[in-house]
Amino acid sequence: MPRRYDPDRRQRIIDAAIRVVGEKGLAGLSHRSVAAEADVPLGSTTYHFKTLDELMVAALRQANEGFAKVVASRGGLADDRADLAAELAGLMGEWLAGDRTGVELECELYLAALRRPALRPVAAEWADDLAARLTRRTDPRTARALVALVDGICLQVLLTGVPYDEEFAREVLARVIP
Amino acid sequence: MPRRYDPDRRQRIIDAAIRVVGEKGLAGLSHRSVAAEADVPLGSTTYHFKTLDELMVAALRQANEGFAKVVASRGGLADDRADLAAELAGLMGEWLAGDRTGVELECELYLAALRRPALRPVAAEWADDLAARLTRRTDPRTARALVALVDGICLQVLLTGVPYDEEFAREVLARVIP
DNA sequence: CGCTGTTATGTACAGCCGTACACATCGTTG
DNA sequence: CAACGATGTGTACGGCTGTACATAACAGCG
Repeated sequence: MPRRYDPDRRQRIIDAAIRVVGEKGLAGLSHRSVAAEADVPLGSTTYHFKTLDELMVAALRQANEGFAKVVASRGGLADDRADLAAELAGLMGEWLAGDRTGVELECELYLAALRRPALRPVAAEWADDLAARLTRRTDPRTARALVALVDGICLQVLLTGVPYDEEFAREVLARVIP
Repeated sequence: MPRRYDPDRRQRIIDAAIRVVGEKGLAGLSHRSVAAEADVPLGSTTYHFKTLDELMVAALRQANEGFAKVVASRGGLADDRADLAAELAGLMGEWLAGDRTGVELECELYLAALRRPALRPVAAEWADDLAARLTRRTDPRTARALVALVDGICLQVLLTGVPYDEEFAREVLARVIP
């Protein structure tokens, strides 16, 4: 069987990994399941990613860009005239709206960093990036608090299944901003 | 080989499961690993817990009591004269201090509810219980916000590895309380 | 005592897993 | 063109997994 030359095989494997985690959860991620999803032989996934951690890092890094895109599409929180709390709450609303498999995926990869040291820098990247954006509008201390509150609210929505209440989020976020 | 009669075999299995998750993470939890840790044959774990989800539910429920005990030992947040934000911040400090394997364990089981519906009610129990305690001191809306912030701060500490800053937590929690 | 249902035990099965490795094939460079 | 390193492929191995099940030992009760 002739091998097919595939210049962006690596990228297709990452995409497949994201689909697998979205459908079967992080526990369902394996070299084999990814290979099947990407329609490539097993040896191909092990070649491009020696270890599963490597693959997870790549997937998490790419998943993070999902949130970054939502941020960017809303002006990157850069508008000094807009209400920061309202912007953040709107951001979360847009992110949490519609298909939640993407959100659950990002969260699951993000939370997996708790036990997988390899993922920790990538997760920290996400939090630091958001904090840095917020620091342009408020002090670092408040920025850190806002990130924590955003994390907590997202967690509650995803964990308990209650619908996202944007008005609640906006009002509570506003309390944190001095 | 004579079987040994063990009236609280079930409890010992749960304890062993908690130790396993603490040491090897949730991914390392299996009927076999628990059986080895509890020093019981494989058939015993499968008898008392038909499925792994059952075992996780029991473990999470027991782990939750770890936090509940910290709450109780500090008066259960019931002292109306004390500063609520300071009490909460102190609570988190005591919980996060010292050996963190217990905390990581609780968090990991808690967060696993994201993908395992069986764990969701137990996780919701934890959040609702804390919210109910707080509602005796403030309005339900604020209580929900405080729970979210507590979750978020704990997550940041565990995920990024920065040491817990009790003064920061107290001040930020106070901002949320109207 | 004898009977019954519960609890305990060992073993076996089929399946998935990560990893390693030899081999084929490609693009590229000398 | 030739040679080389990077990339793609198939297969095999040992280990771990959940689950099922037949058998044995128990506690409690009539």
